[in-house]
Amino acid sequence: MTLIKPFRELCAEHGIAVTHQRQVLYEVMQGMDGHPSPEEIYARVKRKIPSISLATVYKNIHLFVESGVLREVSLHHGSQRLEMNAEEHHHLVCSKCKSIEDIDESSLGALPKRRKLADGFLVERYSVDVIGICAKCQ
Amino acid sequence: MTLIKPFRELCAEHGIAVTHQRQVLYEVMQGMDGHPSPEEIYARVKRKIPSISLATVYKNIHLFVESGVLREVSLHHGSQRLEMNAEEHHHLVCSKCKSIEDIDESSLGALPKRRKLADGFLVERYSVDVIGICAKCQ
DNA sequence: CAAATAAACAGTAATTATTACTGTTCAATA
DNA sequence: TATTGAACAGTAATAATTACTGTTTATTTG
Repeated sequence: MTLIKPFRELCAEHGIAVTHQRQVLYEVMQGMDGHPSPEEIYARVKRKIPSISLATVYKNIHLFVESGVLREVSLHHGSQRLEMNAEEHHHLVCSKCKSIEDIDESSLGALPKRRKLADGFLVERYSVDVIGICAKCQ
Repeated sequence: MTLIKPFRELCAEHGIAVTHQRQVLYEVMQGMDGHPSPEEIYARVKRKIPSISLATVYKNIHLFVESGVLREVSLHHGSQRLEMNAEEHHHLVCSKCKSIEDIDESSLGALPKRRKLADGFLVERYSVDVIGICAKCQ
């Protein structure tokens, strides 16, 4: 039996107001697994609240992410960025301003050895995002 | 003095044809640092080849990435994805089909200790993409 | 309790990023 | 030199997201 914290409580903790749309949105999302897109979430929520607007879904997903109620798969979504640093390296990513700074592989420390991680998945390389707050944003 | 491998040679290695546009595009990109977007690259290339089309820039960036001439910052660009797995985990990302599978933190192995990584960057967490080829794509 | 106020909402327009399409040019080869 | 396919420029179309506008809702205050 999973202990599900009441939504109202979750909102209080993260300092956001409770609305009907947000509650349903949150519950529907909890019922999905994997890594759904806003459109996919919208399609599901629409079954419960047919009048809901796509814009509301976007706005509230954004609000949930901002307030820390849930996470996005990657901070790098949006437009494509090309990597001009040919050295093996990783990234410091600011969760506020989304800025990206390179850190070279060695300065990160030893990464786990590449081994069998999943059935048949052929590992090429690791890409590590160190997520946090950059100097400017603090 | 950096040894720059001639572009023709690079193309031969990666099995793509040499054209004037590609050569200039590549050289301009080498002269940029950080993590430029296609639009930013386009703006620069336009100074050398004013008649170049944005579509050509996109197509050739895509070709470079596909053929391994250069890399993109993240395989997760595009539409936003939400994380429904509340456990601490990381991702197996297929470089062909871009599919994402979760692996929990423990199965990855010990990550380096969080320590001072850069001036004033406050580390919150690590997000690791294990990049490779999934079973289906092999 | 009623009026005022602000936040949230639905619906839609606009913007941004990217891809698709079409006719033309180019480059290698027969 | 004629042929042929890939690459190109220019533009239309699509996808993802955000902005905008008028309405509804919830809360606070007189």
